[in-house]
Amino acid sequence: MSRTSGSFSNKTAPRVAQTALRLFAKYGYAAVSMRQIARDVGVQVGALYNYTPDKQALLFNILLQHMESLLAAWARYPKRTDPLDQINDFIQFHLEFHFSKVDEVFVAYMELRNLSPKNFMVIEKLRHDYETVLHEILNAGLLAGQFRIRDAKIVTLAIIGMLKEVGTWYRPDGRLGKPEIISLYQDMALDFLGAKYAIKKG
Amino acid sequence: MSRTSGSFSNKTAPRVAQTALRLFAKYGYAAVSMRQIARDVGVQVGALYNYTPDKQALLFNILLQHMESLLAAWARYPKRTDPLDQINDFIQFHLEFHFSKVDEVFVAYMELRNLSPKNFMVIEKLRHDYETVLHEILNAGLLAGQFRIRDAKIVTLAIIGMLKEVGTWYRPDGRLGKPEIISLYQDMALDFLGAKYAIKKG
DNA sequence: ATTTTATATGAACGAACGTTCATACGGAAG
DNA sequence: CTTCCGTATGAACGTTCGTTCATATAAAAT
Repeated sequence: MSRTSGSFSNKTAPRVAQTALRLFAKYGYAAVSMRQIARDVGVQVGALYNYTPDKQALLFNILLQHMESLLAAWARYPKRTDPLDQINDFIQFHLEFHFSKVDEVFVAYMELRNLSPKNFMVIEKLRHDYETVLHEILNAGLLAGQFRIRDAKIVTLAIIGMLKEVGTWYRPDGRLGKPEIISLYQDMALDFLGAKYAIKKG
Repeated sequence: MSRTSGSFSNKTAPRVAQTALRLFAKYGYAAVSMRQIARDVGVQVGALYNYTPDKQALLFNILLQHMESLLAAWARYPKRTDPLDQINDFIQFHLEFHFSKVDEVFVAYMELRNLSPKNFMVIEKLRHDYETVLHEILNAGLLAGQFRIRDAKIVTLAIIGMLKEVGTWYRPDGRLGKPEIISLYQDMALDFLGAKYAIKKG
């Protein structure tokens, strides 16, 4: 009959978002109920609606904040001029960011289809903006004659794909540490672009 | 003793499986109801239970048959001896198979977590077996000194990753046709492995 | 023609769903 | 101390969920 002492909205609000994120990542948006979120937060289900208009907004805000913080972090990232350096930087940035946002990345990838059409368009644009970052680096390197690639668009997607895969197997206690993985993927990307050999010959 | 020819189940059974596959691919397992499947098949919901013990079995059978047919198709595929040829063959095989099984591939990837623990273990083993196919080709090429790679396991996952990404953007009416895509990915994989240069120098 | 049986119906089950709301509490402001 | 308001409760809304089952139907077997 009484509210638990010490539970304030400025504490509950982030807990709702974090719990939704964790549960969506683990079980999927459609498989998680508002009651399940409430239980994990430690409130009754009705209280959730002080913090979100509905379940859909919980998902949308997770994806929106994730994509915006990803793009903002890249915008802050120091840029070098050489496309080759930029590739290395992009891979390092991408992997480091994604190592620290495992749940967000997973949800952002898996739950696109559970967004309302309107919300989907917003997120899809941001996703495409991020893809464009890599695409433009490749185009610059292609123009400078540094990369040997047949189709910059396909290579963009291929690199995004191999980077995305990391999220499916990386474990903090796995065989390889973060720096080693970053180094391996930088190497692979350069092989990938024929860049190493272009340098050696140049 | 029992009727075999012309029975309705021979027609309805595959329709149930196909409809479940299509709807799971489009909306996700958790978001599709048995009533929705029944409506699309054209029967009442109770009739579905003549063809599946429950909803979970519909999902499991989709994934099981997909993985088994994938592995069986590879087992039938002609094998060449040179690891370089084998890489090219594997990429061609993988892409051609996956071009023709878009829904199955998508469901197999997205709905793993909606499998019961027991069912998950079965599918996960088959998925790992398939991954091993590529891993062993890489190991063979590494042993033969044909590939320049630092970590065969990571390269395996990276190649799987970039191939998987194709499923997210390929469209039959897209800019690139199937043969071009296959050729591009074969090229990328060889760049990837340093194989082209190894050959040129050898 | 009659029996058998595979297949379908349509209603029903309890449970869970997202969401709403009147109400009660408790800390902050006066 | 009293008032106010943000925050929580707990019950309730109508809907949908997966699944079951007695019953009906029609094709196959005899």
